[in-house]
Amino acid sequence: MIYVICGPTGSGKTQASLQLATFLHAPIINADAFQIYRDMNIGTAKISSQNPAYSNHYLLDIISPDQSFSVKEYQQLFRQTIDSLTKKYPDIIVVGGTGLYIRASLYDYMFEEREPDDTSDLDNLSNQELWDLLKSLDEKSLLSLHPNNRKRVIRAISIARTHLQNKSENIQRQEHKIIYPNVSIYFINPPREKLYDNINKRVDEMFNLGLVKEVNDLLIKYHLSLTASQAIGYKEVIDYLSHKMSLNECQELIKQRTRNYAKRQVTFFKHQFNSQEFISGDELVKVIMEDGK
RNA sequence: GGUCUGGUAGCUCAGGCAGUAGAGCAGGAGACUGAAAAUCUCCGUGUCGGGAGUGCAAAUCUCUCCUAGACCA
Repeated sequence: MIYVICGPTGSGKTQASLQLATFLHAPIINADAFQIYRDMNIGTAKISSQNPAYSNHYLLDIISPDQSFSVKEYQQLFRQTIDSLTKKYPDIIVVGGTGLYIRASLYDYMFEEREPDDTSDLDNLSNQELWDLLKSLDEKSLLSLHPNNRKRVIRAISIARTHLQNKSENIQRQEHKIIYPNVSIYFINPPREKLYDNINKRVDEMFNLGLVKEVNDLLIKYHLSLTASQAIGYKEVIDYLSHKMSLNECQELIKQRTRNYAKRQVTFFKHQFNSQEFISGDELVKVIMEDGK
């Protein structure tokens, strides 16, 4: 049985996963795009390596912050990990807040081997020009895109010109089903006010634990990759360290962006998965334990 | 005490040659198949500080009061 625990940041996923892991004697697979990175601990609210449960975790601290990372790689690692763990454990727990990673891993998303494609020739085109270009290469993909979403439009163009199948063909080829048997998805969705309150407190806590020092050390040790440098809590502290804002402004900005992010997560989980919804991690744990008896 | 400048959406402010208002942010709703802690879409009625006056008509002009700030005494 695969137990997937998802929810916005600050909803109590980690705590719930630890309790469940003890109860089920199950390993935990991380499904968080930034806990993947080594040396990014405080800002990603990662479980401490001092915690005895740490060794029970997979896909945690596996990438260096100077490396880029993407769904395709995550999907690959996830499937390998599941394959090897199912040989030893009847139950596996998956926890994380990165909806796309979870979806791409659970469902039959297919990513071809990537051909090197330099898209810099597209940078100077207007949204309309990009839209027209994509229309000539993969008209169907237009249906699921918006002309202003340049990043996605460029991606679709790139797929069409370097892959055997364009994006819409690739998606059409899929069955849109979960490829593993016995998957249960649990969604922790606390009341908005409670969630935002947790987030605010958690950000303050991160600073008390030494977030500024962590970021400083990180900058000395690595040249952050494009993906790693997008982490909320890190990019803002970097701006603070280069005197672009005050400490207080930095803290407030992190809270703000984390709240905005949490809201987007809720939207994703609410609509992209068939899940059982819970108001808190405790509720979730209680229900699973009762079912397990 | 005097002079001046403000008081407009939760916040910061536009507008204001009179015809009952609009942006950004916040907030809400949503999309999502190789950057996803990313990227993108949609949603703005609020005693225009209170009162009075002049107008067919005032947030917009006049007077007065309240209030914030700056400057002068």
